[in-house]
This record gives sequence, structure tokens and C-alpha cells, in this order.
Amino acid sequence: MSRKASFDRQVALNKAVELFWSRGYYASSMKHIEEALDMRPGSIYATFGSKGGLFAEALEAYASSASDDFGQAIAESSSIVEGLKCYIRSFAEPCSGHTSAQACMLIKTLLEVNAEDVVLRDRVQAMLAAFEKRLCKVLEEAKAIGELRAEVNCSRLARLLQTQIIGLRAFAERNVSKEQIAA
Amino acid sequence: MSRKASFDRQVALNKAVELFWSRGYYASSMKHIEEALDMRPGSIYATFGSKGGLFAEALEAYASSASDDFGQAIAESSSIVEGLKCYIRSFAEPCSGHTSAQACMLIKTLLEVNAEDVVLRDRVQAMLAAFEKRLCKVLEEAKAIGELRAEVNCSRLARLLQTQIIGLRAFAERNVSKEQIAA
DNA sequence: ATCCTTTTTGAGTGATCGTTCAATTAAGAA
DNA sequence: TTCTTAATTGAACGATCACTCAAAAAGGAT
Repeated sequence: MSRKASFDRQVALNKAVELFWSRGYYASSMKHIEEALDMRPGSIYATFGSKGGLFAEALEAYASSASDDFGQAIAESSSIVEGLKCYIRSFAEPCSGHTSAQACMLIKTLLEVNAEDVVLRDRVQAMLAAFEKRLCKVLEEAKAIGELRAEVNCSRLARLLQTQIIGLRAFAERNVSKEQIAA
Repeated sequence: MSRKASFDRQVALNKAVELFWSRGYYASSMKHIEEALDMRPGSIYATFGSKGGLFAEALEAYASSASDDFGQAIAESSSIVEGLKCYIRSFAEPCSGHTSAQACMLIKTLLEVNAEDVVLRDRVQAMLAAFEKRLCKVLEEAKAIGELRAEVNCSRLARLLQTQIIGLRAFAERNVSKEQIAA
């Protein structure tokens, strides 16, 4: 039955994430995208529909992989709280191949996308809310085990933590070693 | 001696700040700028040189006005710490005319501008560093008066506070009433 | 009122934007 | 090998990008 695609969709999406994450949405032209994915416009449009469609899929891929990273950090550590600390500290270092630390792609997108693009904006907000919920569940688990005192308000602490993470990762777009503040 | 300009430079810059702050740099086209400033391209280029030049000046104007706001918040309050609290709380509300809270323009710019534009990037970083220094000085003043305990590390607390403010203002680009966390 | 000088205007520049599609290429079936 | 069918290509599209400049407009001095 005819010919099959020569590229790997997930590989292409990862390359798109890398491009959009570093350059942002508006500043990534189709020329950049063609080069990054090593695909010609026809294939890109046949596969992802539009530049916006590709971005949306790339964002989902990013969120999914970020969520995996979080789960792994918690699972690998001896305790939940220790895992959280480890996770947060990881943002302060020039981590995993990147030359310098980078702010969360969700936040970059939230701040870049103008208010007119309601669909994308809502999607990003939903992703951030989902992560907050995830954080909250993990905290409640820690409380149930006794790692956290019984009187802590988990949903409030989750919001506070997320704010901290957002600030830390945006701040990390600069310089300094400041993982000493994380605790 | 001939004709004089019919527009007010500062008024135009304030309009530019409003536009760039809400739409970002790349998504603000010259057409948007012409409309926002009520000026034609010839006048804009004669006055500000280029789109980038206008943005740079608008950013300076924003930073200057933000710095004034900070000074005023401290001066108006009964104590330094109370002034700081008030200043931070002000970001959680749909403040001063804007329909919804908005992240700091410096941070939006830092996250939007790609790494190639070194000059602008460095300028933003310098502005953020200046604000951190200002925060630090205020904290040291508070310590000298006795509002803060003697053992606090002011420069570290300043960094922590700035991270908090960044996170809070980015977070505020969403929803909720969460000024309860500020203390 | 007239002239001088500067500002303002807006049509027009080439470049690049996101996107399309007819022609070409190539994998699997017969 | 030949045929079928889908994937890939890249030239080209109209729109819009940041920007220019010659012509028109208007304030100040005489």
C-alpha cells in the first residue's frame, strides 16, 4: 500500500520543542522550522496543519515530558520532600545539555501569547493548573505519610511552590548560583 | 525658527510602553505602533530611529516609572517592611486601570528576546540587577532601624524577594485571589 | 503676507511572512 | 518489472513586515 512517512513524528516534535522553547513562537519563522525539523513546508503542513498547530503539539509534548521529569524526580528520591527539593534544585543548574538554564516553556508561552489567541492561552492555563493539582496531590501524600505537619494547607502550599518555581526558573535565565535558597 | 513637533515625546513613549507591554515586541507591528502612538512611520523613524530604538526607550521609561512606584510605596507606608508588603500585594490585584494583572515588562522582555539580541538582553539584565540592588539597600535600611533581625542576609533576601515578585506577577497573569500568600 | 525651515504625510521599497499545490519521488502490491 | 498511491519537494502566492523619501503642510521670523 504505497509509501510511508520517512520521518518520526515524535523526533520532529522534540526538535520543534527545542526551537520554540529557545526562540519563542513569533520569532520562529517557517524557515527556522524547516531547518530545525529538516522538513519542507509541504510535509510540515500535511503533518501538523499549520505553524500554530505544530506549536500546539510541541507544547503538549513539552508538558508531557516535563510532567514525566517531575514524576521521576519524586520516584527516584528517598522521600517525597527530598524529591521535591531535588526537582527544584535542578532548575538552578545549567541542566541537561542546555548551555544555560531556561524558563519554563509554559510560562514563556503564557507571557508571549497575546490575549487575542484565547484558545492557546486557555490551554496553557489548563496545563499550569494541572501541574498545580499534581503538586498538591504529592504534598497531600507527603502529609499522609507524616513528612509534612498536619496543619499545612496543601493547595495553598502548592500554589506557593509553583510561584517559587516560576520565579526561580525565570530568574535563572540570568546568572548566579543560587540553589542555596531553595530549601 | 520654523516649526516645532506637535507630539509629546513622553506621552508617545507611555503609549508605546502600553502597547509593547501587552503585545510583546515581535507581535507589535509598525501598523500597531502607528495606531497606538497616532504617528506616521516617517515621524516615528525621525524620532526614535527604528522599531528597536523605540522599544529600548519604552523599556527605559517603564523601568524608570516602575522604580518610582516602588519608591512611592515605601515612602507612603508607616514602615519599610509594611511598604514592601504593600508593594508586593499590589501585584495580586487587577491594579490601576488594567483589566487584569500583568507580569513585569522586564521579565516578559527577558523571556521573549532571543539570545541573539545581546545588547537588549544585557540591558534588561542590568535593569533587573539594579532593582535587586535597590531592594537590597532598602532591606539594609530596615535592618539598621531594627525592623529586621540583625542576622538576615540582605542581599540573599533581596534575591529571594525578587524571585517571589517575578513568580507572583507571572502567576498573576492567570486568575485567583492569592494575596493571602504574600506575608 | 512671504519666506524659511522643520515636521508630517503616506504611497512605495524590497524582504520575508505563513501557506499552497502541481510535479516529482519512492515504497509496497501485483 | 510495472503499477498504484502516498510522501516529498520547492517554486510561487498574496499579505504583511520594517523602513524610506519626495512631496505637502505648518509654525516662527521678518
